[in-house]
Amino acid sequence: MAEEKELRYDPSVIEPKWQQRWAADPKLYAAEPAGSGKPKYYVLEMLPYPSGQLHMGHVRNYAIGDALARQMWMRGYNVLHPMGWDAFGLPAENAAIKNNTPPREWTLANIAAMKRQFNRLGMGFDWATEVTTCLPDYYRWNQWFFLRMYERGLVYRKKSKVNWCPECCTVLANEQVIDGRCWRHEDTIVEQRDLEQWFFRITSYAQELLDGLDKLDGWPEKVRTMQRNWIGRSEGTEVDFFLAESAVNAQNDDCSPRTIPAGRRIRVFTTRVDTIFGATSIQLAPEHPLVIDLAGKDAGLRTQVAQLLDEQKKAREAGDVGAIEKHGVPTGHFAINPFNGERIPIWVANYILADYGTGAIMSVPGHDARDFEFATKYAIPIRRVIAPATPPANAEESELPFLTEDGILVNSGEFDSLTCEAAQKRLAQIAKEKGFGEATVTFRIKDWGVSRQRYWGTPIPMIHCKTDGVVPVPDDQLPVILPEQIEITQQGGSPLARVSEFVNVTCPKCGQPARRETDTMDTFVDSSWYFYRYTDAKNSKAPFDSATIKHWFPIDQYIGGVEHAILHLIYSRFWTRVMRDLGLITNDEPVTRLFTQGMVIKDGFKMSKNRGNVVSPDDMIARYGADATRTYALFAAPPDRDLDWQEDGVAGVSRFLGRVYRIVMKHAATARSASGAPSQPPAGTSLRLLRKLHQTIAKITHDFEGRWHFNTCIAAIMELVNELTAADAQLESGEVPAPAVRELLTNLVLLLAPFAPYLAAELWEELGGQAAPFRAPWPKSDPGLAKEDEIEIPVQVNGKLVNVVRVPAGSASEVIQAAALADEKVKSRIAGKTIAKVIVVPGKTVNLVVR
RNA sequence: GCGAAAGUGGCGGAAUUGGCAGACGCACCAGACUUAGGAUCUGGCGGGGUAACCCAUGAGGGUUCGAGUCCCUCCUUUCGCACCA
Repeated sequence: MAEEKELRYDPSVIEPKWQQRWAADPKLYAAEPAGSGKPKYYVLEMLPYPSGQLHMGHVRNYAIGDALARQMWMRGYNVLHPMGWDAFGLPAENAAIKNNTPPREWTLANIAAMKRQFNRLGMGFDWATEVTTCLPDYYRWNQWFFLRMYERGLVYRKKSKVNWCPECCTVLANEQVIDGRCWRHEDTIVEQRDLEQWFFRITSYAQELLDGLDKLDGWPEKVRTMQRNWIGRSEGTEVDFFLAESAVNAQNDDCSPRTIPAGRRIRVFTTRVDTIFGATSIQLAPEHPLVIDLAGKDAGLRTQVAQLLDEQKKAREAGDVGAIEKHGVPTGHFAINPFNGERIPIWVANYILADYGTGAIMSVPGHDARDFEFATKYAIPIRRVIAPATPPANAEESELPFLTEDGILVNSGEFDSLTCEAAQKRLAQIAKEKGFGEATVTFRIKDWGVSRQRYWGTPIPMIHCKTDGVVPVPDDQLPVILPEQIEITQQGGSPLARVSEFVNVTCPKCGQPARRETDTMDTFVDSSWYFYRYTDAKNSKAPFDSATIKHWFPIDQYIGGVEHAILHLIYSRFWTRVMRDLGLITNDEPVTRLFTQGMVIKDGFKMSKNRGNVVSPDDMIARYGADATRTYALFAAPPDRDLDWQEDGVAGVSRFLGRVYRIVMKHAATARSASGAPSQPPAGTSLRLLRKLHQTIAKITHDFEGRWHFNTCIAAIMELVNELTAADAQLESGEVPAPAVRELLTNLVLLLAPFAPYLAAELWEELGGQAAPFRAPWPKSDPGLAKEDEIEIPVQVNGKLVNVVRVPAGSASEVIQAAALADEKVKSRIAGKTIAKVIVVPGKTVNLVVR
């Protein structure tokens, strides 16, 4: 009885013991240098924001990466598996305001707490390469890159309309605005403000970022589609319509008629220049610069335009631009179609966006659904200029409203009978020759606004001088250190602007007093290149060593949530290309394979504090241990699907680990006593168990490497353990010889090692194993042993299952057929009927077709 | 509206190329052991039927000797895009 008690699986004893031993061995999870001869494998999970608490989504993310890293070590790879902290950002500032704690202190304390959690979970990270983005030894390189990009014209400063989150009290990049709301505050509507801001010229790489997606076949199609949509390439033509001379509605301040000079132009962007003969109006965005001129002193028109703008803004804020009811007002002015000299009215409309294309369109109601809706509403003429290439049998179908498909030009003067494609080329060419337009490519993606009016971020290394304008901080003055003892409030712009020691500098050019830039960089700058720094985290001379990068990059496997599909993941791809063009690296893409894991759900909803359905990892570890918590996170669902957290399931996994513990502990002495190979080929129970073992190894190896179905891997280990448990008496009695026991138990432990490293380490030691189990070679399945000598073949009659017959493995069709026909149940089923056809699929099935 | 993914017991999920639907786990039921415990072990567990059998993978069609798997139509859920000219 006392002995039975000792066999109780107690993770609260085992896990801290190994955690201590591993902590004393800093080389345990370290990558080997480049020349080790092993193939390299860089596995990376997205680094966490140091909020102070890991949540279950983290546990899942890192359990996946850690299982992969351990298995790759076992398969003989030189694995780089680092971790760091995305440590700049607003929560630290908000906490500072709330608790009067300096952001740095708050952040570093959180990092320490989360590092403890990581270590308690037994995550195999190489902490020697840890990266903390809020420390000067990291962010100085953000500044260094900023300066290099400035030198190349990839950084510029511009006053423009920018997104402002009133909750964050700072500007946001377009990528950080989702359906008109802040990415961090989904209830907060983002405002537009006119501000002077720093931008990264990501649009210079728009085409390359788009083209690169085609080659990223290791990325989920979903993410690639999202990035394609975001980049939003559109091929078309820009055409100038000439303003017709007109005094209508235009008055000067003294109420005298105001004449807009003929010859001024309105440039429109269209993807369907072939329909230009069907243009019956020009539509301007309410914010189009020409609108003010056209309105002149016409107060009524100005009010109406203001209203249109307001409608557009409201629709944007509602995140529902598609549903806006189209409104417009005629300006009373006219434009001349450069191709046919036709005079068409100029309108202002609420559905035209100022920030796409040229902010002006030619409206072709005959061949565009939106234009048709608008023209119908305001009785603007609708004209057909494209006819179907093959006229429909039913004439009705060729009637308006409109044909948006390609066809043949009609009512288009000299261009009649051209195909749409040919007409587009021809018209663009003519426009170019005559100087009133050209073929262009438009992108939806905008330059990346990186200025943030907040404190806890990388200072932008620029100085404003009255004489010399904007002057970069010289390299030898880097890093520009973020001052620490400062007062933080959310009001009144950048907190740094109130720190006179920081602001007041001398101009590096003229030596006169100057003002330092007080905005900080977007935190997405930090995460755009952090994974390069891991390879050389202590380098104080450069951001990294280029030769080392060449060895480790691109990242073989990146794992994280899909929520970064267009934020972090597009910025990183941009940054990689910038570094390549700076001559620092040679790879075009940072990541070969991307995996986006599903969310962790509880009671049908994503875990969230608001909903009160959060499960704390610490709690789970305290109750069931880290191994059970991690293993459950991998067992409950395939990693790409959402995971429904059920605590009873964790208890079930914990019971399973207990069974593993007991069966191995009970027979460990027998296994240790084994010397050499078994004297005879296995038979009876030994054969059955060894066969199951080698089948299990084959299955797990396949599911792990090919499909990442960790749930079926773990289920297979459970099956093996169930068989071992059922054969407990035979193991005990010596019916299964010691070498077989050793083979069974050591391999079981090795198979378990990627999922439950603590238990594996404990049992490995008990079995007399050297080093750590996750540094031992991954088990190899012996196909001879795995092979069954008899298999079951289902027999169907007319497609219905009747019985199962046993035949020797590899039996020929005739043998299988004979066995099927000899079966009593089958016989009785086909009695009195004629066999019309027999289908035998060797190794699979027999189907008898009878009448 | 367009595009993608998904829909299997009471629950999470298996089913590798079209070949025994429900592996594995949870929950539940029965039993064993017992110094009573959130322990361990054994058996049962899709529905109907005493049984032989019959029915069953969102619904309906189809292809096939054979369909959860392939094709068509529809329904539901999730995600992405959506006046982008």
